[in-house]
Amino acid sequence: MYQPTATEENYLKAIYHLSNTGTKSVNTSSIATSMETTAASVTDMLRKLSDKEWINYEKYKGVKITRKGEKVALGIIRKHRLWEVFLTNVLEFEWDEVHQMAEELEHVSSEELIKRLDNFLGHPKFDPHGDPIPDQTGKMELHDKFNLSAGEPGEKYIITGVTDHSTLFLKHLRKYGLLPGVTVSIAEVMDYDKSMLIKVNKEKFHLSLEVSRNILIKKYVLSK
Amino acid sequence: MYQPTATEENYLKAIYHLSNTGTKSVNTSSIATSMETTAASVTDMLRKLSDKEWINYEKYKGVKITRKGEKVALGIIRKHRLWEVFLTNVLEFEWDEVHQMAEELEHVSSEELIKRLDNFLGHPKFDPHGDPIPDQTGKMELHDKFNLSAGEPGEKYIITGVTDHSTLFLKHLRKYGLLPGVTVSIAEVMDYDKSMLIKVNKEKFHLSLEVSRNILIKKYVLSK
DNA sequence: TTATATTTTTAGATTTGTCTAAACTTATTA
DNA sequence: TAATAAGTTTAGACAAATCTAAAAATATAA
Repeated sequence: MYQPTATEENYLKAIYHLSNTGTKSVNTSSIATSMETTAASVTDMLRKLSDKEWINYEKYKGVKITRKGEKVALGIIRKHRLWEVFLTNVLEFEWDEVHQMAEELEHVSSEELIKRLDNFLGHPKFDPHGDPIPDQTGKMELHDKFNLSAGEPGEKYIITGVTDHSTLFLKHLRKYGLLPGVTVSIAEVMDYDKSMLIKVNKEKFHLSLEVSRNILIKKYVLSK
Repeated sequence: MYQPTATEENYLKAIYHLSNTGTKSVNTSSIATSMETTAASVTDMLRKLSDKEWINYEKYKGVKITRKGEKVALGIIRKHRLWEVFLTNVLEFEWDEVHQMAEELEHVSSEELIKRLDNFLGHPKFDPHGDPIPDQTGKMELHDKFNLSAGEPGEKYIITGVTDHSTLFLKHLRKYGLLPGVTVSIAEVMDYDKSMLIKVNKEKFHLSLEVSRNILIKKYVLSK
C-alpha cells in the first residue's frame, strides 16, 4: 500500500469526478483541463497512478479508476466536504469562499483528526453546496436530484445543490438567497428562451436557462 | 515579496527557534539536526533563504534571521499554536497528540482562516504547552518563566510550559497531571541528586532533575 | 604553530512534478 | 480510403528539495 502525495490525491479526485460526471470515458485531455496542466504532464502522472494500481491505464485508451483509487478519492472528497462544513458552519464563511481553503485542508493526513471533526460537526450528510459527504467506508446519500431547468411551472421544489461550483456562480446565487435547503416555486417558464420566473420567500426572480441548468433540486414534500 | 514554500517556512521556523534558544550562533549543523537532514541540504537552502532576504548568511559564518524572516517565522508559529489550541480545546485531543497535525495545518495559507480561527477560539494567549501565541503583528506575551529545577522548597508555583516538547515527555507529565495552569508546591529537594518531592492536589510525586529541568513555572500569586 | 579534527561547502546525482516540441496514434472527413 | 485533424505519448529539460562523497575552511590541540 502506497501513501499518495497531495498531487496524486488531486489527480485521483479529478479522475473520480470526471468518471461520475459526463458519460464519456476519461481521457488525457479532459484530465489536463480539469487539473489546469498539459496533456504531457497527465500522461506522466497516469503511468505513476497505474503503477500504484489506483487506475487502469492503457496508452491511447483512456483511464478507469480502480476500487483502490476510488477509495483514495472518496477519502479526499470526504475531508474536503467536512472542512467546508467546518468553514461555513463554525467559522462562518460564505459558501462561495470555502473551496480554496478546503483544497488545502483536505491534504492534512490524520484520519483521527477527520473522525473527530466529523463528530464535532454532528456527522453532516451534505456539504454547504449540497454535495453528499462520504462516510468512513466511502458510502454517501444520493438523493434524486435533478435540474431546476427540468422543473414544472406551478410546482414547488427544494434546492439541493449546484452543478457549477465556481465562485462567480455561487456568489450570484447568494445574492438571490438561492442556497441549498431553500424552497422555490416555478411561476412561469418562457417558451422563447426557457428562462423562468421563480418565487422565493414572496420575492420573484427571473432566471436564465444558463442559471437554472446549474441548480439542482428535489420535489417539495412535507414528510421527512 | 516572495511566497515561502512549506519547506522554506519550516527552515525559517527552525532558525527562529534556534536563535531564541541557545545563546550560540545558528550554524549549519544545528539546523541540520533540528530539520533532520544533512548539512549539505541546509547549505543549499541557506543560499535560497538568503537570496529572498529572510536570513543574513555568509559562508562558514553561520546565520542570522532578518526582520522579514522573523515575520514569516512568527506567522507560522502563530498558525501552529492556534491549531494546537483548536485540536485540544475543540476536538479534545491530548496535548501530546497535537504537534504532528499542527505541523501540517500550519502551512494552510489563508490569513482570513487563521483570523477567524483565532476569533472562534477567543484569542488565546498561550497554546496547550504554555507557549505564547503571537498576534497578527508578531507580538506575544512573555511572562517570566523559569525552570522548576530552580524552584525553592516550600514555595508554590504554577506550571506555565515545557522546554522538552517530545511526545514521550508530554505523555509522562500527563500521567501525573502536570499540565500548564496546574499549581505545584515543592516539598523537598534532595541534596544528593537534586531530585524533588512535589505536591499536586494533595498527591505527592518524586521528580528527577531531568524532569524538573524541562518544566517551566512562574511564582504563584493570588492577584491577576 | 603545525597537524589533526571538525564543520561547511561544492560537485554531481536523484526524485517529483512540471514544461515544450516533436513524434506517433486514433478519429474525422472529403 | 487517403488525407487531414485531433489527441496522446515520448524525449529532453527544468526547478525544488534532497542525498553522498570529496574538497575546502575553520577550530582544536599537541
